[in-house]
Amino acid sequence: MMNESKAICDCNDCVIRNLVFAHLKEDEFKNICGLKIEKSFNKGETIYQKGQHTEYLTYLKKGIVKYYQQYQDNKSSIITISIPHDTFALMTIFHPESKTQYSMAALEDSVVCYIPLSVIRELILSNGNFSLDLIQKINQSSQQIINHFLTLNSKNLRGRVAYFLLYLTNHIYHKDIYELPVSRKEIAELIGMTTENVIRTLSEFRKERIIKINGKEIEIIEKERLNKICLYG
Amino acid sequence: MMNESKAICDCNDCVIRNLVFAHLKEDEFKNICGLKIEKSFNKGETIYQKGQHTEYLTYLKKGIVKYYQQYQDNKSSIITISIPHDTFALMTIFHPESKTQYSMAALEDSVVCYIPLSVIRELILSNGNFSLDLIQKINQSSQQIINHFLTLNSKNLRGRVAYFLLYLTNHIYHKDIYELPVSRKEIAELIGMTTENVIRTLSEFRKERIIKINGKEIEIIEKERLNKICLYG
DNA sequence: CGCGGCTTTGATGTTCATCAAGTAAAGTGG
DNA sequence: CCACTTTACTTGATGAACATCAAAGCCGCG
Repeated sequence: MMNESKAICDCNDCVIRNLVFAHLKEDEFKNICGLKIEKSFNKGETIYQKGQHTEYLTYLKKGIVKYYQQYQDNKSSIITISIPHDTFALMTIFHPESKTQYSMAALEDSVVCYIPLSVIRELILSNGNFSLDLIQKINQSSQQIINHFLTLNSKNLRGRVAYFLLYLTNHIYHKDIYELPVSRKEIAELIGMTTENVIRTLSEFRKERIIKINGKEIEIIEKERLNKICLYG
Repeated sequence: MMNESKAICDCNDCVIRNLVFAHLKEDEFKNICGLKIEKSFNKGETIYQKGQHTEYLTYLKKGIVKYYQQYQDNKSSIITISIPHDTFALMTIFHPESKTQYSMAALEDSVVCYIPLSVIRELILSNGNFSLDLIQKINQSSQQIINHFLTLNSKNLRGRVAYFLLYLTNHIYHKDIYELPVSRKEIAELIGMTTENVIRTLSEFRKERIIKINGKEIEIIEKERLNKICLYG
């Protein structure tokens, strides 16, 4: 199910290096490269489950994932959908008992980089610029998540679906036509409504010629109207 | 309106010292003490407004505050209600333009400690244990906030009000009888419902003899039933 | 082929927001 | 200190938004 590689270090354009670890010295970075493990996950695979013990910082290198909370009776809430160098607030680091607080799963084929927590801890202790940068990233992504919740809570169903579609367009895919990385049910779990109403609302948008739908494929035709629905909905 | 003191350093039992700054050396700590400014705010006063520029880390030393988002037309959402050494995720640090992301106001008479960001930055750069501790605190409090949102979103009105009352009992006051630090309107802004329905639900609880209400004073009589309403609501 | 999960649409009911109207409390100015 | 205004609180009535229930088609998979 899971491909594991500890191959030649191809991290020169790794987002970690370029973004978070920009302040690492060459030897510090080589050190990480030697210790890291990369794993590939297929679309749909679980990367880790909530409550799982871990001694690694889990970093998304490629792909799209969801972070989510699972409840009893098979229900879930999706906290956020992210691409690489996106979500630092939910990285599995520094929980007192080293337990993951949420679950993580691949929405598209993804590559995850595992770095031993001991290494990260050592870096924080020894490299102040790294710490500073990391703290900024964590803050920034916490605020993004909080803003998601605030935004969604203030909108009606049409507004929420519009927000979600625009999120994919503007933040994830950067184009107006894309394949949904999630099921209708997962959209519902992300924006806090029922599956039926997600479908109904998407159908409305289709009938109003704001979007085209072909299975998982979405094309946004009238972005301006969608913006207005998002804003005023 | 605002009392400012730069008086004798009484930080020996300061929460910052004991919790976040536990790893500071004596001279590092003295340095901070010399540079910090303390201000008192009366109940109801705004501590800062969203978008305001700041060069200080704002740290709640005493009292109870709300962090909130303001919208146009006088509407708000309260993100969280906190006591000292509680909310690190929303501390005004390290935003690229040094702007506060949310607003902060005193719900009871409070004391806030201002430490120049430059000092904190310097500490992060030079003191790894401090950085590590700070990152852990930030992570922990982001997760608390995210869990708030997830919890509230999964509950009906009765469940939310029960959750709020129990939050005050268990987290803020640690007793079953207390004065509400907020108006009914603010409760509504925190748990995402209308003021009228907050009042209605509180009245219901009163009629069902789960709580006693006397203006702002709340007494929880049947904690177990409240727990069940919170859990299953 | 048949089963289970995902999708879709319609009908129904419940929850909750909105509107309205009145009382109590708290601040404001003379 | 008292009239005055404003803000907070409260209750009831109504309607809209949304969840739930039901049924059927679709698709992938063993």
